[in-house]
Amino acid sequence: MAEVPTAAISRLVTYLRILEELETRDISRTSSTDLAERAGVSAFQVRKDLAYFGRFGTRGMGYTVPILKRELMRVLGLNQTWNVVIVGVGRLGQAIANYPGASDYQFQYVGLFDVSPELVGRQVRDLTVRHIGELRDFVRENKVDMGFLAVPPERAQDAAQAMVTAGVRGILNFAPVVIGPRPPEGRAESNAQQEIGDDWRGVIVENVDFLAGMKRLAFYTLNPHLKDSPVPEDT
Amino acid sequence: MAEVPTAAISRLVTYLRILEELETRDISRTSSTDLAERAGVSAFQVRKDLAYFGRFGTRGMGYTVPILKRELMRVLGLNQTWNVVIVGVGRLGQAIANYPGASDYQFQYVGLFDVSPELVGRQVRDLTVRHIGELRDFVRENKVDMGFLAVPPERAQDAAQAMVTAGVRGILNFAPVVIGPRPPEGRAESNAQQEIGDDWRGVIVENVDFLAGMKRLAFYTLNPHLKDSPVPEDT
DNA sequence: GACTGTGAATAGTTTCACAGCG
DNA sequence: CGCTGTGAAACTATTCACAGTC
Repeated sequence: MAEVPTAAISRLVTYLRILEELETRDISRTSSTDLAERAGVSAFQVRKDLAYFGRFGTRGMGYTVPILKRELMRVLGLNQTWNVVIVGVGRLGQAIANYPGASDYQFQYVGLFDVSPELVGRQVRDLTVRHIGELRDFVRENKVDMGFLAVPPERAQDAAQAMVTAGVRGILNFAPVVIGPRPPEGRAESNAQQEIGDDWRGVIVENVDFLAGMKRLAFYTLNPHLKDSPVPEDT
Repeated sequence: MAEVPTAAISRLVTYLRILEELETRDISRTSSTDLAERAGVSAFQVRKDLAYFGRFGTRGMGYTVPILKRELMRVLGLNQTWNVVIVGVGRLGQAIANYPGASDYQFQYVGLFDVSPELVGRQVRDLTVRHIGELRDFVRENKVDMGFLAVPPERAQDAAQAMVTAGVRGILNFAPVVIGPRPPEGRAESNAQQEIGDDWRGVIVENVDFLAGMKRLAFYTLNPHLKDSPVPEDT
């Protein structure tokens, strides 16, 4: 079902970032070998990853930085505007809202939401924090494409459900829990709708879980032989 | 080289979190089917993942929550203390330092480092921010196990190199760049040591890259058919 | 001659079916 | 009888070797 490996998409994002860096340094040409070295992968991998989406290089010559950059931005959907809401405006949500780099790609924060009376009404960046009850109407009126979820874990599922019900199609989940369509859960037999979860159809969830990363790091620090180290075997 | 799939480790972390939740709800027994549903994976997968590390269940009965939880904590290395430094104490670094949940697993923040004169000397949580120049001695004197890297991208490689040189064995990298041993880079031919990168041998890097997550989300929102949706096909 | 693009081989991961055991 | 644990099958991803072309 995945004709393009999901790992390939992560690598494309890395290649794009490298191309941007090369561009700021006025380096206009590169090669699969050069990109591979900078990205910490093999040159085969770079060529294969690019080949899933087209032919961007010139045989014998390599790649032209601005052209490959433009093509990768197109492939990744980064040459269009994305309207984003952040749900959860605590310390983490504020750090996200203020993190530089998002606006480089036309990711525009159009709304911030929280439940806390201490936060609602406050100004964060150029936006006023709204109550999460306003989310539904806001999403519809403002053509919101994505939501970033930065609430405490115990509220994540409900907040995610609210986003999906409101019509958000993509969620970047920062909470250390699995969010998704929930089966009935209560002992009460689900004689009600079997279409629970139907509004999740087509919704994309990407997780950015710092606590999980910390635990994986603990494991691999104890078991380094189970992980490809960043020290490459060959080139 | 990886007899245990890396994805399996991520899933073990998820199972552990689910077991903790079950424990707080006083649910003392579970099964591969139950865990699978809560984690959003198949029951086969749960059993296979656990089987990499031992036999934790009882045939015909399922798993005892506290026992499986204890075993997973042991496997993941979460029943020992980890001394952690945070390098980079801007908004993101402070959000990390204050994020609840790390101390549940004996992750202890023992030092905070930055270069900014505005931050050095300031109090964050119960720690005083130190200058990064003190990192080397600090790591040696305080048996630091891991470093969390939350500096701006252009400083990440140097800061990571400083951590590794100081003796840090595991890095959780929040910066949106690839860090690792660097080949010479300058035009000047590398007649010098070929053992560049040798101090990276055995160092584990885990990345938590929010900007990359955002871009992957953009891609999959445009190409939902390339991603397994969170809506399960069957159970 | 150099470097890309790609079908074929290899390696790795997930799924499956069922044997094993309480 | 129910649910775990596991070898074998199916599938997916990566590596490789080389044909194609500038």
